[in-house]
Amino acid sequence: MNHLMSPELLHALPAIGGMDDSPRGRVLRAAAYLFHEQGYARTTVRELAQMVGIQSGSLFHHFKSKDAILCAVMSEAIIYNLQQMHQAIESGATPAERLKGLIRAELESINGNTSHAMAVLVYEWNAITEQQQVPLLAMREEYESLWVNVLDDLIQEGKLKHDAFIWRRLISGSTFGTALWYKSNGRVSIAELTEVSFAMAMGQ
Amino acid sequence: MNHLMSPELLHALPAIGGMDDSPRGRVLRAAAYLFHEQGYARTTVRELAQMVGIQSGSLFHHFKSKDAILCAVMSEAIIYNLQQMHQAIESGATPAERLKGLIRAELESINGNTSHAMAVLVYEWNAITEQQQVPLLAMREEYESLWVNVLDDLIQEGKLKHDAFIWRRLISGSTFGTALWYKSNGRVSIAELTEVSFAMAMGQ
Amino acid sequence: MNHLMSPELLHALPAIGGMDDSPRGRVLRAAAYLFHEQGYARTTVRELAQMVGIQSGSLFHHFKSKDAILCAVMSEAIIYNLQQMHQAIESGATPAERLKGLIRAELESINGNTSHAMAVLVYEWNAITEQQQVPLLAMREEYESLWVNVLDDLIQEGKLKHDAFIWRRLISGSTFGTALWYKSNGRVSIAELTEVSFAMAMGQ
Amino acid sequence: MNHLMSPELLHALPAIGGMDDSPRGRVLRAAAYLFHEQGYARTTVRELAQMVGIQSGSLFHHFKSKDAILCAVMSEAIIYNLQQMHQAIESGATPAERLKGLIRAELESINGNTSHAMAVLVYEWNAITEQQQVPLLAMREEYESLWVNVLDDLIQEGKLKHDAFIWRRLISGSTFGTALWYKSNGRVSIAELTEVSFAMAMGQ
DNA sequence: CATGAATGAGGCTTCATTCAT
DNA sequence: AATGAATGAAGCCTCATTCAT
Repeated sequence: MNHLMSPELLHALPAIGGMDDSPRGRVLRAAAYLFHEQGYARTTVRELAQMVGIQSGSLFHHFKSKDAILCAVMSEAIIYNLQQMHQAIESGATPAERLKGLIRAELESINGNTSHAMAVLVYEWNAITEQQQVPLLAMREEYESLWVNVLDDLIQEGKLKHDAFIWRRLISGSTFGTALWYKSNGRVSIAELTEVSFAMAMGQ
Repeated sequence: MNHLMSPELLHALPAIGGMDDSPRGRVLRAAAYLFHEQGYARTTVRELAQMVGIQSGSLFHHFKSKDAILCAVMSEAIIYNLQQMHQAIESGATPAERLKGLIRAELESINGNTSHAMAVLVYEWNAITEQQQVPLLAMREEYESLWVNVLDDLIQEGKLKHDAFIWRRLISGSTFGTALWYKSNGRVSIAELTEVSFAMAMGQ
Repeated sequence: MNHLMSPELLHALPAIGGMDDSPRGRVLRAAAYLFHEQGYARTTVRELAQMVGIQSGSLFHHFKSKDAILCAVMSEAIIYNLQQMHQAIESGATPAERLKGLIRAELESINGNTSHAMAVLVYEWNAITEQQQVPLLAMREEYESLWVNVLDDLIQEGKLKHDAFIWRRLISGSTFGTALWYKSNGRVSIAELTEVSFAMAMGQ
Repeated sequence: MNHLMSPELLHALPAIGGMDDSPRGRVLRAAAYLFHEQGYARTTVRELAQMVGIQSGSLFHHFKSKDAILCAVMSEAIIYNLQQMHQAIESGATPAERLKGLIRAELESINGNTSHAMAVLVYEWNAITEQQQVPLLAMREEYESLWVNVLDDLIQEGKLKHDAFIWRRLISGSTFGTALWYKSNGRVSIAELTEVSFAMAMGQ
């Protein structure tokens, strides 16, 4: 699997949020990619360092441990996408528009620039300790409350008949599930996917 | 995390399919549980052996390697649940009934007796080599074709307007996603969940 | 320093107390020798394993960590020598005889079969945590109380004029100090050394 | 153990001999303290630099290596204390007075301002190479000859009956041993300790 | 079949030292 | 002189797997 670790590949990875072109940012980009592609446990710090183009010992100038790198990847993912969700809500005039905006934003976060980091957030959640989960859980709650607020609005408008919590969980599942099959260069665009997903959510 | 590994806990785990009370079956039951709870890479063969109540060296009389145990868990999961899907289809008179049957069966496979093995199948898919994936992929294709056939029937009846492939993927995502939040002893029953999920699938 | 680590050398090391010819005992013998000769921090587990004639990983079947090996060496040293002190006291009819017996026993423990382990006990005391020191300190207190009791008897007999605590500390220092210069194959025997040391202690 | 490394603590450390307030001197003061408190091997150059108030890389503008710092600490200790011994001898009119002067001076060197450096000299002797020991050994021989000369004088006066070499080693042991138990702010003063130690040496 | 001691490759991490700025 | 990021060798330890009993 040496092909996964060339420093060249690193430049093709998106540099969003704190994953800029600083040494720390480069480590996080490579980590998000490798932890997603190979899994956290199966990725060695040497592979990670090789992809960044430094020696393995140098990683520990930027992060205290391999664990800390995983936490930072997750943190960057959730911070960045929380911003995206806020923007999505602000740009929608009606609850229905806001819901569609959230769906599109979440689909983009999962299949777009932050796909690796988001996958790591979901798949490697149990690789971090409960203590490390605390700050992330706080942000996740804020993230989820955005959704539930919009769904509650729709229910009051009579456009949704089901329990907001269950409904959100089912939508969430179908959206996050796209990570397992959606190809960004395939025949379906994010825009189309958003339409279908929105239709399913609204019962159309 | 020693509480995860007591031999007593093993007896509480469901013995379905090939996970019977033979030595091999006990290993698979324990493996499904531990690989789900801790992850495959973070579970040691010693922990596994301890839960089964044998020494770690003895595991290798029943399985060639730790890898082989993981493959067997996945195989049992998919074989067993393929049978469940066939039964679900046979017991439905109309396409809509058959869809609801599939949804219920899949929700049960994910949250019921086979929950651990199913989670392992999804989460640890990349832990096995492509060669090891081949036989499982064949069964998965059969599994998926059952769904697409039913959805195609519904489309021909005019009851569904969207692409069967995408539709199935979105339903699949919301169903598998329940593994992350559904509590079998919570306030929502599988039956109710089936209703909501079916409603969402049918656009109601 | 490869000459320090041949398995042959191991057989020449004394096998007292728990340092018998079991795998565990061989590790302790080699550890006492190397930790004394090179220092604990400068001795690698590979060197230790090489001297025992096993692989470095195998060490950890017998001891949880390098730390634990150090603690075990210290523990063996103190347990064994506590026994020796008890014997020395029992075989003396008068306080003066008992004092001489203690001095001889301590000189032998420091320069005889347990010399390496005793040196480790003194030199590497700060390499173990305070928690690890607790059980050893308890034994050390018993050890020291044997001395103080005898000195108190001598003071009551009028044969000693000074504070028992300070006196014991000074004797102790001169005795333990022999580790730095006494050669067991030199011109002075332990018996002679005992006489001189006893003379100094009694002010003769 | 961060409390061991504050730059404030450095100012409380005695500045004797070459350990003045130059950059080099500050490093040596901190090194003597940390090497004694934690051991040479367990003290990192980062800790040392932190206590001095500089960056670790800057240490190497003043010393070629960590080794060189250790050697310099030892050298300062022995040079300074050799002077003290010469002074002690000069201020004694009789051999007995000179012996008492030596004992007092040595007790002060071990428990007074040079305590850290002296402890390092004893405890870390084996951490330096034989080549590095050479210049120190030369000074040590001079140091010891001062003692033996005085003891020889006492023997000729008939005030001492034992072998000067052994006698010196035993006294030396009891004196150096005070490092392990003597508290400079405890109930015993150096003056009193000198009396007891002198009494023991003279057989009184 | 079961045991459990032993293996040995490989993982994460530390740390003295260097060097461009 | 000072900095501090980077190095890279080396350290401790883990763990799937083997095999003599």
